[in-house]
Amino acid sequence: MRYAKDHKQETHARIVRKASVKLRERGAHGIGVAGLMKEAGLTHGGFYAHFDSREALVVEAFGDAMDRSLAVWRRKIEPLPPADRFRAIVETYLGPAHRDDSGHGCALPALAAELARESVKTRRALAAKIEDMVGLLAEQVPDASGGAARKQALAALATMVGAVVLARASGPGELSDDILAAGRDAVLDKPAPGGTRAKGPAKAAGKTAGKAAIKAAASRAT
Amino acid sequence: MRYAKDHKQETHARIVRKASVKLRERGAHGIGVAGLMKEAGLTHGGFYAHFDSREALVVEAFGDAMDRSLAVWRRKIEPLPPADRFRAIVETYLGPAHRDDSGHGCALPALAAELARESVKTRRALAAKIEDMVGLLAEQVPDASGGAARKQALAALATMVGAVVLARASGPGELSDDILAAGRDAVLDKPAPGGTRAKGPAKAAGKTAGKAAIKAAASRAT
DNA sequence: TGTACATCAGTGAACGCGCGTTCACTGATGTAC
DNA sequence: TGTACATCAGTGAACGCGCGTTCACTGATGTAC
Repeated sequence: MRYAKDHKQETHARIVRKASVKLRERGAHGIGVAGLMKEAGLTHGGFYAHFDSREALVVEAFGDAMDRSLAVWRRKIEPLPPADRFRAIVETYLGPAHRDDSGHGCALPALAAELARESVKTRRALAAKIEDMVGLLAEQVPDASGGAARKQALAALATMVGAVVLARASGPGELSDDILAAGRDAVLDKPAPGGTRAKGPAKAAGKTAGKAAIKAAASRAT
Repeated sequence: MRYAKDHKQETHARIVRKASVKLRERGAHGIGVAGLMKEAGLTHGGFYAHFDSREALVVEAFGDAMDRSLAVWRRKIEPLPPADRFRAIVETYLGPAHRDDSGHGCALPALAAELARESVKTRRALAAKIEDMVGLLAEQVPDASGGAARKQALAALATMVGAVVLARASGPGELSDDILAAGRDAVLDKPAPGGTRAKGPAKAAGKTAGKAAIKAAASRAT
């Protein structure tokens, strides 16, 4: 062999890795084959030795990004006490760093809406990755397991994805920060103490529920 | 005048209206100028008599879709008792009909992720429309007002948008339905009753939602 | 009143451009003898 | 050992195509005289 045995695999992986960043930054239609290959230090002609089509790379890059997110999260929460893990993920996900660096963030807010328009086959691949992420999240949900944990994980993921999409779309400004904060508190079931207007219980599932929620939040916070 | 005085305005409005449907269906990059004009029964050449650029139409169509959504919701909840209005919006938003007809649904799950990559000017226009929607939603939040209601509305919108994006992306299948259901229950403050075990009634009627929330919050606190 | 001209929403050919994809080729290096 | 050949990851020119945008024109109808 005139190349190391795994040379081609390494090149393939490099293309996917670089593409996953650029696609998350610019969107599923935001960069062409030539640009994606250039990112990997190659010319566009070799593309079809690695992928059946541009679309195939997009799907693979999406999956790669999801897998890497999962790995990063696992590594991040591993040293934490189990009770803090869910919160750690949510706070990172809904922090300004994640909002402001879509290229290295979760692939869902960046690409899911566009990929939702692709074939059923592609969407099935998406569904599998979403299921992986829900699984990881469900394992970290405090005080719940099984179907209840899964349900909380699904809702949390929906809130996180939606909040990041809206926070990015509403550009720089106060609204963007407010969206992240509201999502964070909603997922962590911790109404903002005092509320934005600093008057009365912020969460209003009913005045009495507000009190209960505050207590709940307070007890979990310690 | 060889045309009725408002003939051009009407044509303009028709282009915007038709475009707003097609763009929500196919995405901000999913249809070209010629296709958009054809939808309105025109040829592409006249496009630039109505819009400065394709991008300008996309932004206008987004705004139009948001305005129409607001109007539809207002009309829909108007006959309802105030206490039921928030629930009505959430259940419609997170129903299968909305998931399966993006062309006539909310523009946020359909377009926000793509528009988040546009200029600050465009994002400011998005932010204004998001703020309108949050305002409407905040008015309907039961048992809260001001900053607290706004915060709940922000979180609810994030959850709804994220759930619809993920439900569409995860294609036909059980996961898609589960995401909608989890989002619905989370927004309506009905987390898995019992908290830890996912047992008990899946739904609480509108007026008892407060109580359910108390129980849920209390059990999660332990 | 009739005729010439002005107006302007909409038409359709044409533009340059970048896209996804194909393909004959290169050149470094392994293998056969 | 040296030489000829085989392998194949990557190159770069070329393709047809559809895109956003421009522009000279059309044709229906209003206005001036």
